[in-house]
Amino acid sequence: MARSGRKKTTLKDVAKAVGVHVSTVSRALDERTRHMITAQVADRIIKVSRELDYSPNAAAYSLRTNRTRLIGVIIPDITNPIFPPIIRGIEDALGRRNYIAIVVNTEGIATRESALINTLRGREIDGMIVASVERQDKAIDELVEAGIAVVTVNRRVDSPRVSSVVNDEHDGMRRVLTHLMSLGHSRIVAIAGPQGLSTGKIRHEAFQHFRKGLGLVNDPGTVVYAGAFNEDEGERCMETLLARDVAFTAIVASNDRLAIGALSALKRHGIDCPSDVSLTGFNDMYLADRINPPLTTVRIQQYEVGLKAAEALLRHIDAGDEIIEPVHDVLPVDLVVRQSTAPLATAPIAKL
Amino acid sequence: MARSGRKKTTLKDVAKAVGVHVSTVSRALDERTRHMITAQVADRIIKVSRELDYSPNAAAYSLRTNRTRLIGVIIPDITNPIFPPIIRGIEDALGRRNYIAIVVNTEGIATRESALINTLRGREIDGMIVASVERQDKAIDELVEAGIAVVTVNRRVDSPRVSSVVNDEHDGMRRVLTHLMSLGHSRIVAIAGPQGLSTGKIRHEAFQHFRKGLGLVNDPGTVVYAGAFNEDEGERCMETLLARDVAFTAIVASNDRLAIGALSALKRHGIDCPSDVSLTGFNDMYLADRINPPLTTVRIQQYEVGLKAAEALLRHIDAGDEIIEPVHDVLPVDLVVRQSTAPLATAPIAKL
DNA sequence: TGATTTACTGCAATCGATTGCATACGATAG
DNA sequence: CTATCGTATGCAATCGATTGCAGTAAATCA
Repeated sequence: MARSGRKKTTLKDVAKAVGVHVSTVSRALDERTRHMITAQVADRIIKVSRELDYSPNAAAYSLRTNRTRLIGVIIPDITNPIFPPIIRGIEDALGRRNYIAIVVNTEGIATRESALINTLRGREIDGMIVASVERQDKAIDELVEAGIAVVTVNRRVDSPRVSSVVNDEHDGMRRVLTHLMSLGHSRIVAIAGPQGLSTGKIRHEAFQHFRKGLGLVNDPGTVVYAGAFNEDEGERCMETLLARDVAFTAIVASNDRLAIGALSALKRHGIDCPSDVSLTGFNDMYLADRINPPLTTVRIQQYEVGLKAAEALLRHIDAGDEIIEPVHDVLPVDLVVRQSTAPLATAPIAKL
Repeated sequence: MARSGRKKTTLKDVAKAVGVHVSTVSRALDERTRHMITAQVADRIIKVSRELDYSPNAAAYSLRTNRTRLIGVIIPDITNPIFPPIIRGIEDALGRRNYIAIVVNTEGIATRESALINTLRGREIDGMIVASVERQDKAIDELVEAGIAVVTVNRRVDSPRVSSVVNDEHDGMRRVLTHLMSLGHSRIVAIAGPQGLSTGKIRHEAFQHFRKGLGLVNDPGTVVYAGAFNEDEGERCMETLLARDVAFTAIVASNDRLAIGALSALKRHGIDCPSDVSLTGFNDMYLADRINPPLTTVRIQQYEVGLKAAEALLRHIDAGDEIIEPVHDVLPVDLVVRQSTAPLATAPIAKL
C-alpha cells in the first residue's frame, strides 16, 4: 500500500466528527431531506463535511440508488467537426447537475452502434443522447423498452417517450434557395447527402420542395446523391454533374464537406467559384469561412443543440418512472452569406 | 415502477440457478480465481451466466475493489481538430480492456482544469490522461501524490511516475527547415506558438536551434509570438511581420491554424503563396490538404499518440502500487509537402 | 396533569460483488 | 483403519450510502 494520500473521507468519518449517526449526516447533506434535521445540527454537519472535504462515494450511491449520473453519448464520428461543439453543449449542461458524459463513436457502423449501446447499458447509465443518424434504429427502441431515458439529436424518432432537438433544416434550405434566386439563379443543381441519414434525407426533401415551390428549373438529372458526408464524395458528385449534359449556375451541397469536395473538382476543371458558378454548403462548420472562397452556408446551432438535448434528458431522468410528454425542439438557423455565391453573370451557364 | 424490462441478473441469480453459493460463482467467473473451482462446476456456471445474460454490477464491483475502470481524459479544447483523433486512439485502447474514457475540456483555463480534475477524482477514476498543455502544472503532481496513474500526451513531465507519449517535434521542425533550404530559402521567419504551452515552446526551440545550426539567416525581429494557437492570432502575427522592416521568403508557423491565419493576411496584402512566399504549418490537421494552397506541414501521429498513451496508462494501472519505470515514447513524424512551399523565385524577397 | 401528536434522530437492512477464513469432503499416507 | 492433508465450496464481513421503521423527547391539547 504505497498510496500516499489519506483515503477519502466517508459519511462515517463526518458522523464521528460531529457525534451523530451516519443517517443523520446523510439526511443533512441532501437538500430534499434536510428539513428532517434540526437546523443547527444540519449546519454543523455541513460545515464539518466541508472541512473534512467530504465527497460522496459514487459507487456506493449508485449501488444503493441505481443511479450512476452517467450519460451515454453516441456520436457517429467525433472527428467530424460539427460534433465537438455539440459535445461541449452536452457536457456543459450535464456538468451543472453533476452528471458526466461518456462519449462513444459508432463510426457509422450499425453493428458497432449496438455493441456500444450494450457496453453503456452494462455501465448502467442513467440516460442516453443519440446523435447517430441512421434513420432506422431498433437499438433506440430497445433502450426505451428497458426504461432508459433517451433524447435524439438532429433527428426525431416516433417513440412517445423520446424527446428530440433538431435544427430547422427545412427553413435553412428555403433560405439557401431564396438567396440564390435573389441573385438571379434559376438553374440550380444539388449534391444531396446520404438518404439513409436523417439530415441527408430532410435537407434533400426540403430542397426538392422549395425548388419546385419557388418555380425554379426542376429538370431530371440535376441531383447527385453522395454515399457519405465527406469531401471525396463531394468531389465525385461534382464530377458526375459536370459529366452530365445539364446546364446550371449554382450548386447546393447538403453539407459543407460535400461543398469543399465540389470546390476541388470545380478547380480542377477551371471553373471559378463564384464568378462561373455559385456554391452553397450547410452547417457552417469550422474553417468554412477560411477556405477559398469562403463558403456561403447555413449556420446551425451546434452547441445549443447539445445543451438543449442534455437539458431535455435531465428532465426525463428527473421525472423517473412517470412518463412525461416528450418535447421536440426545433432551433432556428441562419444563412451566412460569404463569397462562394455571387449574382448571376451576364453571360450565364457554366457548362462545358 | 413502470420500468418494463426485468431487472438485471446478479451473481445471486446465477448462484441460485446453478445451485451453488455466490462466492463460488464469483470465483468461477474471474479467470484469476477460476482454478479454485472444479472445472465442471466452473463450466456450468459460465454457461448459465451466459444464458442469463449476466453482467457484473459496476457499482458493486467498484465499491468493493475501489476500481472504477473509468479513465479521465483532459483536453484543452475538443473543438480543436487535432484532438478528436487522439481521443479515438484513447477510446480504442481502453475499450479493449473494458475501460471507458471520460473526456473533459479545460478550455485552456488553469482554474477550470483543477476544478475538472477534482470532479474526476470525486468519481474515483482509475487513471488520467492529460493532453492539456500548460507547462507548469501542479494539478498533476497532486494526482501522482494521491496515487492516481497519470500519462501525459504531447508533453513530458519530470515526475518519476508519469509516462508520456509525444511526437518528435524536434525532428519535424528540422525537416521543415531542411525542406525550405533545399528549395533555396534562407530568409525564414517564424510565427511561434504560445510559449506557455509545451508544443509552442518545443517547436520554437527546435526552430531556433536548426535555423542557426543550418546556417540560415538569423536576424532579430524575424519571430512573432502568437498568444494562442488559432487563426486570428496567425493573422495578427503575419500582419506584424509584414509591418516590420524584415525581408523573408518563407514563413514557418508553429501549427496549421496559425498558418491558415497567416494565409488570410497574405491574401489581403496581395502576396501570393507560394509564388511570393512559402509557408509551412505543423500537425497536418483536418482540411490542411483542402485549403488554398494546400498546406505543406508536418504530419504528427494523432491517433497513435492516444493509443499509446492509453496503453501506457493501463500498464501503470496493472502494476497497481508497485512503482514501474515510466516510459517516454517519442513517435516519428512526417513532412508532407504540398503546394504552399515552392522553390525560391529568381527575383526573391517578398517584402513591401 | 396526563394523553397524544410532532419533530428529530438512531437502528439496521439493503444494494451486488469480493475475499479471508472455516469447513467438509475425498484422497493419500502411515 | 485412522490420521493427515489438500482441495473445493460455503459463510459472513465488508465497501459507503440510503431509507423505512422504531424510539425518544419535547410540544400541544384536553
